[in-house]
Amino acid sequence: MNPYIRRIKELSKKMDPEILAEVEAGFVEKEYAKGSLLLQVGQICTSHFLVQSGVARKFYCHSNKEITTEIYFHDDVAISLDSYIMKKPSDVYLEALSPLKVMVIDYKRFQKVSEKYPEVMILDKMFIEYYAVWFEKKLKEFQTLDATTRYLAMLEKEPRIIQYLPVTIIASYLNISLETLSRIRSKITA
Amino acid sequence: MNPYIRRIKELSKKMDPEILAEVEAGFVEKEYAKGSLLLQVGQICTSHFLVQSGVARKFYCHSNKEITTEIYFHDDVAISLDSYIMKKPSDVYLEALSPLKVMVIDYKRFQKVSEKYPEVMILDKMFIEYYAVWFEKKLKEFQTLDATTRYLAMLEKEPRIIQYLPVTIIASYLNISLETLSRIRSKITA
DNA sequence: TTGATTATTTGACTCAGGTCAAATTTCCGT
DNA sequence: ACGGAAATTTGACCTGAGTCAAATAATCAA
Repeated sequence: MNPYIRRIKELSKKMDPEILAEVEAGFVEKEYAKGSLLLQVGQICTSHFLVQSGVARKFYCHSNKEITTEIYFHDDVAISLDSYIMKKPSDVYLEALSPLKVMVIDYKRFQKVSEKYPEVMILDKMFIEYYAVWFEKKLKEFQTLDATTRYLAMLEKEPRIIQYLPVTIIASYLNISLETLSRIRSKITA
Repeated sequence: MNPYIRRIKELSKKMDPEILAEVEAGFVEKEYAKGSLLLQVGQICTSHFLVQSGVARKFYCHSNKEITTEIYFHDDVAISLDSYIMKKPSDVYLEALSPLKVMVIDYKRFQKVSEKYPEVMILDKMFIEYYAVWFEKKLKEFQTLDATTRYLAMLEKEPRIIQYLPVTIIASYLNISLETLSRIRSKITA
């Protein structure tokens, strides 16, 4: 996702500085310890979390297993979209996987600014558009690629993931078992 | 998707009738014969197609196989999101599965109105938000449910699909083979 | 450094769902 | 109503990936 966020960031630089200042006045910096939760299941997600430094993930539990659906690095935005949009309790966790620094962007406050300035709303809309496109692509990956190919695609497109994260989480992100991931790796290296 | 579209429709009724008229002035009704394409692979998608009557689908080809990703009935919106948003050639087809009547909503024209009236842009944004949420849910389904459960979920939530469509398309929508679908059906009926 | 705990790999086995081929049913056009 | 094409079902077989269990390897606290 983060090339998209960067694009939005760039566009925001072209905005009237006063408006930009008003937007950014609503950003609050916050830190989380490794392992702590930015969002609990059951909580309603009322903010975007823009990652400044560190790593985080989104995951949910299904038959005693954790499934990681997104991994966030610098300039990624962590959010439980379903909860945020539908204003209903989240069915996913957002967790810091390292000491984490984020900008918290509060929904209500941002909403107000966004309704005042169309150019802000356009960027907000752009964020969701990119998110939707990203999901469509992920879905396609699961529909068409087998485990090995998904792993290779990840190596190629998101190499930071293998550099920083334990196998448990990588496997759950690829939606395969630990053992299968291990076998894929040894096959590749050989 | 269509409960979401209905919600947007309802909200649009509360809008200033003059604005609404301006929006709707950009809608063009169009008809397609069964089997014809609303959008070709390679073409850039510049409109939303709001289905009035009939059935359509989105699909793409992968190793000589067609994979159907969305099926549209009355009040659904057919669109190649990736192409539309990123302004790049589509990698999916949109096809009429029956005689089809749609409202064509042209991107450029709508965009202009939308930038003029924030209340219009909000509805536009809402459309994408719902779309993203829907994709997130679909992805979760593929990650957690086996073929039989996916079929049962479809029966439950999208019963029109089995009523109107040939098995080939249903199977490709569930991302399983024809034969597997056939086996699932006979197991269920028994 | 060492022992204990946790993470990763390897092995043996199972199973959901795929493939290919053949049989059967359904659907039309004439 | 009949014959042929297309759709659907059934059978035999195979394979990717899961599970459970055991073996190694890595990590870390004292």
